[in-house]
Amino acid sequence: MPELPEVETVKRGLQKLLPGRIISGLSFDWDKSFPNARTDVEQFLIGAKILEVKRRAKVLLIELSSKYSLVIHLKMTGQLVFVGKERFGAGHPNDSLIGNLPDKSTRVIFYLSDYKYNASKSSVKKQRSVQNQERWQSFGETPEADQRGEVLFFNDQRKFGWVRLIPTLEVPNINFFKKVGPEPLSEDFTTADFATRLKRRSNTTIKAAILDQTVLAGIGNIYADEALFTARIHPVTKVKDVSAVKRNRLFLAIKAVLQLSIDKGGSSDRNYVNAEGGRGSYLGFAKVFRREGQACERCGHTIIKIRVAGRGTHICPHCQKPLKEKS
DNA sequence: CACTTGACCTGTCCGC
DNA sequence: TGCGGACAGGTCAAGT
Repeated sequence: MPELPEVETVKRGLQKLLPGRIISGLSFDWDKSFPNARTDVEQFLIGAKILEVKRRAKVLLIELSSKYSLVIHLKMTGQLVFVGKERFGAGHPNDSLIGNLPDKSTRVIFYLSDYKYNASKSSVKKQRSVQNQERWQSFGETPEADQRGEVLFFNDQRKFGWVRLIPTLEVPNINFFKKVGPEPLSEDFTTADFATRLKRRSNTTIKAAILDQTVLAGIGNIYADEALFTARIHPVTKVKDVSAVKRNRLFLAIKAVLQLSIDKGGSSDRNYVNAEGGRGSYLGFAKVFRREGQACERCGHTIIKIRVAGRGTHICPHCQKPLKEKS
């Protein structure tokens, strides 16, 4: 489930791969994955050059020379995977994933640069599965289409994610960006900011508050649990009952946990892969997430899974004690 | 306004 | 082996 570190990892990968390339074609098989694809694509997407890839909160922005941007939200199961010509050579490390794209989760295909004009003659031909050939055909392409050039796949098993084509100047005006909170890793984001923004949610639980994208951007279920464990705060604690000391501890924990995960290439829990189809290794460093039944590294007590704010929530019941009710 | 719940989806897993 | 239901979780709309 892509949260800030995963989206940041995809952004860094795409920023290395995409700028300078031209979008030469588009196909998609699920309208809701690209709701306005039929209106502006011919004029502002096809033929446009990719200038820069950016991230804000959990949203990817691909700026184009047409002064439009592709705005992309991966939600829970979205993937953006670049596949270059080299996949037809032998032994790409991520071949088991990228060698079979498009697969049944592929929703949108962006064809890049010299697609259709530079068919590789001498490349090693791989045996494609019947399913893969059928998928190409469902996108209106021949089974040999994947030998023609570079492609960017938008895959999304659960169809919650989306791609939109929006004038670059209007991107800050979409509802989500008008409401979304600060970037937690920005130096501008201070403990005072954190305290002020949390006040609006003083009556809810601390977990619900840090999952609220209008409080701060980019935290999802994995890093909420990890940060609360690091700060030794029980997730059901009311925001107003979190002391200043604990709040400041949480502020630092959020930054530390997100930064560590970026350094590890994000968390590959179920679906997440980076821009080249590779997985992240953060979960090997996670202290509580998906570790129920295992011993807490800090105190040895058994990590448990509970339900908070409608989400599966992982805690160490010894390190994270709920406040006692005052009567 | 604050807060909760349901909807959007598909794949996996668990109990019968 | 099949089958129903719970669950996974980011965001928005609609509800209290």
